[in-house]
Amino acid sequence: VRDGLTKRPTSADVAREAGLSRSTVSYVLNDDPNQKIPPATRERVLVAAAKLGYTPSAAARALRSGRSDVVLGLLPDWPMSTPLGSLLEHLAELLETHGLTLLLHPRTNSKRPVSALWKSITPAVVILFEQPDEDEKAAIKAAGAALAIVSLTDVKTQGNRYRFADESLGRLQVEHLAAAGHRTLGYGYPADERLKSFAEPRLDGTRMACADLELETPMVRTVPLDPAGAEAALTAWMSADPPVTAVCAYNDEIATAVLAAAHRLKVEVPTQIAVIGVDDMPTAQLTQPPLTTIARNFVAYAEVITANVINAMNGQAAVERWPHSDSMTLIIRESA
Amino acid sequence: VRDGLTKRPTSADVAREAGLSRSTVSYVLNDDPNQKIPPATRERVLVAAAKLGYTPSAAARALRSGRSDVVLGLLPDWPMSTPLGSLLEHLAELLETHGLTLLLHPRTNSKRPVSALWKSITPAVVILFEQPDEDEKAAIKAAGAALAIVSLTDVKTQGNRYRFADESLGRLQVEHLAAAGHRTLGYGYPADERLKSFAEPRLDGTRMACADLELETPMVRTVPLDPAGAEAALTAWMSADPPVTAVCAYNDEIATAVLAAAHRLKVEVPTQIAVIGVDDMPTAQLTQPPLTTIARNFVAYAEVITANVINAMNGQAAVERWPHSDSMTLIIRESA
DNA sequence: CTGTTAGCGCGTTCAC
DNA sequence: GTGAACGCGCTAACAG
Repeated sequence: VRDGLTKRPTSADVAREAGLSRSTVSYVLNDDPNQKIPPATRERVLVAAAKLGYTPSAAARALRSGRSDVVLGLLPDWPMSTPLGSLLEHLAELLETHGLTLLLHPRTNSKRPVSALWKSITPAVVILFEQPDEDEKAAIKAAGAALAIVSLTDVKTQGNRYRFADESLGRLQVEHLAAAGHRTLGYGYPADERLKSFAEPRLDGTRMACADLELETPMVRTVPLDPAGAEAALTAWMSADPPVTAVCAYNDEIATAVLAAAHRLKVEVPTQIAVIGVDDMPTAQLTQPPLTTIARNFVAYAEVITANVINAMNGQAAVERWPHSDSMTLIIRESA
Repeated sequence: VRDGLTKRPTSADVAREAGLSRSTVSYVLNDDPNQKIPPATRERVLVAAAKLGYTPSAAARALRSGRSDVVLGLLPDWPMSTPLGSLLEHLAELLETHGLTLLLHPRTNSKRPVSALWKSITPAVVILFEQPDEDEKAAIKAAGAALAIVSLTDVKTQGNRYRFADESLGRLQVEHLAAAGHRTLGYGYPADERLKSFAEPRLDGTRMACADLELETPMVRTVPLDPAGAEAALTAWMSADPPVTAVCAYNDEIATAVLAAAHRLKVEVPTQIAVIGVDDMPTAQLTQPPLTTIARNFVAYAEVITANVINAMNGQAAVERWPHSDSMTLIIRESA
């Protein structure tokens, strides 16, 4: 199977085959409205193109127009997850609606600068999911691409950037627990360094909600995803004065760790300690008791990113609105 | 912030700035070994390029060479997961070693043909993770890209394609359980249709291992990720004659569901029923008892895919060897 | 009206 | 060290 060696037909080949000029071929194939090509000629071109299996060269087209319809998404060093995958899928679909193609590049750990990428592709827009350093910014600008910085978290910087209020997640958690009568809260912080940029705004959200509701600020403990570490965190919460009665977990994994620790330490859930997570991951309903958690509507997220990409292409600033609690769903499960 | 409007410098700009010809600029920037450029001239070029922030245009380069260094990975409609993300990350890193750039396109559900992609990009190689239909194959060939079909599962077809033996996962599970004295096994099959192409070879692996060890073929039950459904599966296993004493789960999620069902039905693990999963997902050590599972070495997987991509580029057939049990690690956790 | 010629865009490379 | 041509598709200006 040696597909690599067959040379692909060019528009000149099609022209020759049809006995016409390259211009005519181009006009027909692009349905140029400024030209009137008689149906007979038109047909000749189409037949020839089909016969040769002609596909226009992306390289030549991009070279001529100076602009490709590629949106390049640079994936940061985040652990991949089902929700993130779902977001990217929706995003690809939405961008396609606008005639744009989403291509993702997994961030490698190599020290080679990202700019190596611009040698390979001329994207119309680059989506960065994190704050870039100045070098990176310069490289993108040099490549002529519009820059869209999409922060999925809530960094407090300004610019052509879009903010997703992870704070709202923390707020929702606190509001739910407070409504259930809890007054002393804990926060289960992830041990994975890479999650810091998500964890901070969520934690901030719980702090602000606590302030609004006149509760003590939550007692933060890092919860490793191993039994011993989680037990230590739980012990700290239970032995505080007054003891913590409910924990906002960074996500469902952390929440699962807290539940496991509770089980081993014979702490009753939710009577002695309540737990709420984020993500509604597949196994969330399989814990003892089933996990109360918050699911997000990633279609809404994708819509905002798309709007931002379009704006960036037109040299406009980032859009103002962003998904809030209205795109998040609290999922309350009955304790078994 | 209107970055989109600044026009990027070309090699002609650099030549003008340095007071030299475009040829010289090209020779210097590419370190052409067939040319002898005096250090002084060389320096002039480099300074000018740096001053203008010159980056060569990918489009022009691709147009000229007829080859881009992009490897396009078409992601099928799989649920994204941490292990899959890890594989893709390793793959990107390895391909970069060979001067290739991995770009991923999330498969959208739109009926628009994949060929729309060729308008945006001319990849050197396309990685398909599934068997393509004939139209798709033709489109890729027409675009001049080499075709590498990488099956992460174990479809029984021949061609320029690489097979990953998911069968080995099933085999390892059975061998472990048999070594622990189990004679009657069950298989926990996923409810998600998209996982079928992974589940089938794994199940086949357990069947073959059972045959080799002269055990009954495993009793297959679909295990939904909800408590009730999982309980039904477990009940079926327990009430079989003779009763199933150990379950090979498709992955750790399924295994977790079985454990949860066991807990609710007061079935003791692992004495009454043993469970083994696949993936070593983060929460695997948080179940009651901690999950025995199989972790995979995705670097080994990435290496094979890379070798295959290189081969496809050179018009050669797929490589023969593939990761087996030697790239899989059995993780046995003590029952609490 | 119909269809052609000519030249652009950008980096690479041969021949002088 | 340079001029010129090439690879491929698009399109303004022009000729039949």
